Amino acid sequence: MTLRDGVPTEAAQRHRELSERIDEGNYRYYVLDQPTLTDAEYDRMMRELRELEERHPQLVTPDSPTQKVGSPITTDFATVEHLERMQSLDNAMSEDELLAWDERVVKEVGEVAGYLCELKIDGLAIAVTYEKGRLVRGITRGDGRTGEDVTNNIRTIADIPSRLAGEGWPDVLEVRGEVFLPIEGFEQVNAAQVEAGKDPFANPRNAAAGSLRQKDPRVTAHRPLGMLVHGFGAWEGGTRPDSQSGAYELMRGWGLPVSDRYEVVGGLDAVRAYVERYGEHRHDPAYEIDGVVVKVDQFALQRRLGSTSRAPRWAIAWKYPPEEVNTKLLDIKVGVGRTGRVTPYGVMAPIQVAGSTVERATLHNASEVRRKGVLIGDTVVLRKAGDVIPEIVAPVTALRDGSEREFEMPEHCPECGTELAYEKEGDADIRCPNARLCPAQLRERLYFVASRNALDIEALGYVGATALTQPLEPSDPPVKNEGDLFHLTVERLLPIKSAVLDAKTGTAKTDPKTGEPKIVTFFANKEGEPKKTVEILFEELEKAKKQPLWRVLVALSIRHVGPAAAQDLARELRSMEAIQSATEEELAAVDGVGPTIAAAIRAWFEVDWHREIVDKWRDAGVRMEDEGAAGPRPLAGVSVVITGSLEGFSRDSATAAVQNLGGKVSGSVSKKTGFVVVGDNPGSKYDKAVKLGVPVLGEEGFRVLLADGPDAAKNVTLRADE
DNA sequence: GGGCCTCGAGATCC
DNA sequence: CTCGAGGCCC
Repeated sequence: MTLRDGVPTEAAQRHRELSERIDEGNYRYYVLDQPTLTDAEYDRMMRELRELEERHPQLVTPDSPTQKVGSPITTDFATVEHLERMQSLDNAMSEDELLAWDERVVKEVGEVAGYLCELKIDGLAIAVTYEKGRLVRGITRGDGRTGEDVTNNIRTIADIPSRLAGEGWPDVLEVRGEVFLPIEGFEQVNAAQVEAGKDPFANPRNAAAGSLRQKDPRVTAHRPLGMLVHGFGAWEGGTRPDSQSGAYELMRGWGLPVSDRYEVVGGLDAVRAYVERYGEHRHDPAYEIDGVVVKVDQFALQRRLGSTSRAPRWAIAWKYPPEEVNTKLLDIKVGVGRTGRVTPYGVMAPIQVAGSTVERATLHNASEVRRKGVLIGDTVVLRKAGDVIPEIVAPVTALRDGSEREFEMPEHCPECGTELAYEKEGDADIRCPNARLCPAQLRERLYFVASRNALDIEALGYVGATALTQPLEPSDPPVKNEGDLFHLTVERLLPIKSAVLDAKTGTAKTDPKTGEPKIVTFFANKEGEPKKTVEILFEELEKAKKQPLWRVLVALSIRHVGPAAAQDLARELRSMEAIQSATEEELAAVDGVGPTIAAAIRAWFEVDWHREIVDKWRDAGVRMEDEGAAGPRPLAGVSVVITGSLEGFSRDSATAAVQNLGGKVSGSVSKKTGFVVVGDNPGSKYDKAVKLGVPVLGEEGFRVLLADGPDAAKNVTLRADE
């Protein structure tokens, strides 16, 4: 008898088998309302499982069915990492932009034989992972790197098989697709909502999003959600197809839902025809679409085109022109952002457009207001750009009656009264220069520190940031700037009183009876004890201290330093210390960092109270260097150009590999280039390397470069005649 | 920017 | 049960 942890393997195997069948039975019973086991069968299996566990207590794990009987199946929304990054798509809003995309593609890889056109469904992107053909996880898109685990809700979607059919599927397959509610299903669900005395949903997309975020999968199961595949992430094992359409057909064969409306066409004209056809027949599909996605079909070409920090270069989303409506511009107000920028925004009579009610829209800056020529009191044309962000297009001048008035940019900060100023001649944005003390900037910066793009501190939102930086009581705020965030104590939090803010407008609410402003103790309950949020806040702060350096950098609100630049800086310089002490030239030498960013960083560190923020965070234990900060950098000062497609690397992973060793990846070959790495289908860069006498590496040589450094790599270069 | 869900806290009902 | 706050989707 074979033993594992003292348990016979047959027993362990039987235990696994029973657990699986019981879990499946529970799921069908509780969630799908379609029991497949009789009560007797269920009881018998449960009894056998208990007996097994009595004999072998090692088998009792928290996820054993014996441990969770009676507890309903729920979705826990845990944050999990995607196997591969989920990128978004660049948009083309006009013929010109579509043409420009095509030209760039052709310039990089030559004429493209196949463009895959598909409908862009207005739903939510998800990643569904199959291991050995079994559905193991469903994750929302999230920020592209991590998303929320919605597996139990995904399992209720009829289109999504729990096991792959056929054979030949990879060991691990991460299917990407769009979850949506078909129009008919939407109407059905809304009828049911109204029947049940609940408000109907505003539009199918939001209804689908809400359905996926149900804690109880039984609710999700009653929403007729659909799904259509639009790609894949991880693909481990099995035979990899060589094109997008090839992948689709394989996946279709495995029982995955693939649209039959996609087409591979031969050139830009045919792409235009596809776009036009569905523009005219937009309502033919059973679901809402907001555009067309065009992809370079061949994977070899996709790899050569690579991606920018946010989107692949081998795909583009054509967006159909947005719906436009008229409404009244009631007022133009201004807000102050985290960098002091003063932004005018329009307040309009609420109006339905593209599935939601709109009453506010940013106007960006004073010259934008002038350029559009809108007056307060105008009837304006409104649309949602990309069907998301409301945009005032233009005034309807014919409807003016003379009562309209021009908007005037305030001369003083609406929150701190400081005189506003342009930083440089010709700036579009006017700013409040009082960065250190302006309450609006403090609040906005603190809110930003906690945001998903920066340190991602859950439990600290807009209202919390307001309460910490400008409480009604005490007069001495616990957070005078973001430096204080990690030195908070419960004692400082308890006395805080803050106004209740309207979620929509951010203005203080008043008690409808007395007319007095509503005031609450934000962190203490009635008894004066800490609310649950306090505990969560401190846990989140501890987590935030462990965030990677680039997130800390982003959180500092240095002008021009967003996630992309911060990651470049962190990768190359690896510690706050190094970034702080680098000269402007050294900063500008970082791949992805130009003179503007370099100057902004230097200027930021010149300011005493800025450096104090960093010091305070460091004292509190916030991470100030990335792992491997002291690691070897054998490629420091070496610039590498990668061309053609490599077998074992994606464009991104090859780039990351070079950068992690301190090297620089550049797009064009020059005399200063250290190495040119060529894969299959190398372009003109290979010829240029030969002409300039730059060492050329094949994939094997590239591996030598990464493993053994530049000197070793020089011995394995390809000769020009190879 | 707006719509949705969840959760905690407090009010309200019985 | 209702409301406020936060998070997440596009």
